Amino acid sequence: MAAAAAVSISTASKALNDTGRMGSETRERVKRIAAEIGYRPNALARGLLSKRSFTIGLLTNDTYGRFTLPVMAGISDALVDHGVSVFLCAIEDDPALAQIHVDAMLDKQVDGIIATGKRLDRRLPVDLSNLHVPVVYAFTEGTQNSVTFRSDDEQGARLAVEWLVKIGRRRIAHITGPEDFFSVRERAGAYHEVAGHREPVLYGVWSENWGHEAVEQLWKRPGEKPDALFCGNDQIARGAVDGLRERGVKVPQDVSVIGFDNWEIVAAQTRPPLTTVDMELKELGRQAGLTVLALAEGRPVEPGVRKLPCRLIVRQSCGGKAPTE
Amino acid sequence: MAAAAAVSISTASKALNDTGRMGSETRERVKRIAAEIGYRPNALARGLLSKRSFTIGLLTNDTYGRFTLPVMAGISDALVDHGVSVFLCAIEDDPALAQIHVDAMLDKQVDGIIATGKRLDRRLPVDLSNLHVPVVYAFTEGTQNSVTFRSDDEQGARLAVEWLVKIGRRRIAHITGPEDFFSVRERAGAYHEVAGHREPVLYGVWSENWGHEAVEQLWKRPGEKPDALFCGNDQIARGAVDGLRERGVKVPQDVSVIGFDNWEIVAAQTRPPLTTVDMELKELGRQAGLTVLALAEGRPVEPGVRKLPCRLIVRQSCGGKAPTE
DNA sequence: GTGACCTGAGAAAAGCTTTTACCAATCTCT
DNA sequence: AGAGATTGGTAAAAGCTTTTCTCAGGTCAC
Repeated sequence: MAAAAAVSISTASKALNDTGRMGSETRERVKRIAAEIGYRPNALARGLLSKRSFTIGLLTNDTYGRFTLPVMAGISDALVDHGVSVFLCAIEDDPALAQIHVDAMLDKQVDGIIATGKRLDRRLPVDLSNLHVPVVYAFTEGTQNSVTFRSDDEQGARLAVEWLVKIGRRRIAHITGPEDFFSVRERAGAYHEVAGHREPVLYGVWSENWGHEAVEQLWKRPGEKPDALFCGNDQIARGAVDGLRERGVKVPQDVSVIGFDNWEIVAAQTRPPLTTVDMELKELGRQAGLTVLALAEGRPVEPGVRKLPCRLIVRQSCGGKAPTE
Repeated sequence: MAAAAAVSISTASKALNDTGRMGSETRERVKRIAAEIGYRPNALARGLLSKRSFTIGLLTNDTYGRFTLPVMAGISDALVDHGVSVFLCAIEDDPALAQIHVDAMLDKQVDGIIATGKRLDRRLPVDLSNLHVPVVYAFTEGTQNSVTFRSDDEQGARLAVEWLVKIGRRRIAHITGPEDFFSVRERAGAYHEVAGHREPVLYGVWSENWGHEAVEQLWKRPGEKPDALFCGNDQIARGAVDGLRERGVKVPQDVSVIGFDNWEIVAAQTRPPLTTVDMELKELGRQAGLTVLALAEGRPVEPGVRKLPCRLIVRQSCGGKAPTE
């Protein structure tokens, strides 16, 4: 301990924390010696007293990490400056496992918990509503009076469809995921609002195969073909692009294709690279992190659902040119 | 505190920990009351005394999580039963950020650190060799006298090429990533050993585009074409499959394609789904977790590099049938 | 010169558990 | 019945910081 190395005992604490009264010469000396011997205070002892562990828990049921990783990156990015570390707990939709992790985190006196998931309209399989630590929900459904962050899928979908309209497309079809997803309904709603009801909405699953198959369905129908496809996610878009290529339809010359999610590994590797909608999950994580920190510090936070705007990522699958800013 | 609720003070501790001497009736009563009021001991206080925080840190520079997530899942899986939680620290190849995270973890008295990355032949940008907590390396290069877990890429590549040979392929080409990757050289070595030197090795980058382009190069050459492609990862394999399809070459009838990594999102969604080599990263994580725990508990662990065997995942891109087991 | 004030630093308590030491009361055995 | 052993439980210390209290010595003013 620094006390032994220097001269006193609790004076060291005051010296290092720039608190209390003491001679500036003593203060400097203690600091210097502490630096020399590489002294670092024990966060456990500090936490025991201050009731702050500078630790939060991130609970997720998103095994693949598609949504969790960007959120995690945002949280970490926002909180590392505040000395906060993050426990990552992956709970495969297993209530018992979830409870174990929550208990472990509470035992370790986390300052707060962020719950995140893979869909906006599902709860995590564990009740976090009556904990004595603050809970913030990010990209998963929260409880009454909680703070919840989510992407504004309606605005994102509008962004996509308006872009297609702007570059001159008129027969815009929508190929998307299962209708029981809230985001699917919300995106489809925005699609109808902007594009009208001239083309059908094809509900299916979140896979490339479905995108491929949906193109087949569309092109087998008699009559005019769509000149644009707004896809519910990037995987569907990729399948659609493949399907179009196999039919000899050129993307983006004949048909514009737009995705959703900006999952780089899919969107950027598709040929042509996909124009798509980014849900700004990192920013979402950042805000969730700052919010849970605020709550932990007792600062007031208005409860409610906060919708964060999406952003259009223009690549080459639509033609058109990047928006002039 | 349970002491208040029941009768005594430190007797509670002994009751709950099944330690010390006391009347079984008292013990049961304390336990019952503790359960009733939902008492849970403060892990910070416990850790302060026992010098064990039941917390470890996972340090990674693999932003995308392609390798980290399975490893993390394995670690968590192995350690959750022991009450150990995991700090996840993503350090984007930024030495300063890495140091901040390491310091934060040490302050929080982690019982150990697992370092993981995205390549076997690179170090993390931070020195972990003289910490006073045990460090285990997983899927990243370790230091002298450390414990390092890695996949056996040579064995994995052999598995792949032997499979191609077994199903009757003879002209097997190898399309892979940059030659400066250790795993690339190791896989290529095994390829040469099993397949001979009849077909070239094409070094490139880890992208679909490269797989696509490599097929073009191969098929533009005069003479007989390969009847099988062993690809350095699944993305290259996917690009190759696309390239073959565009040339009218049937997979797997005309050419077998085999990937590496078993990145489900790529391998399972390719048409046809890719036969590929799984590096068993979850198992790798599990072993790394158990090892760091053993070291933290002072149990002796032999230093050195442990190579974990890969497993062949048979899907449809090679033809042949699943191995009879 | 003496009382009020200030300054620099140490002592002690608190935060929560676990462990060791200890004490009083009850048993056991001859 | 009394010495020694056992039993059931409490008191106290330790682990590391931070914070509040206290105190000795010096300074200043009158």
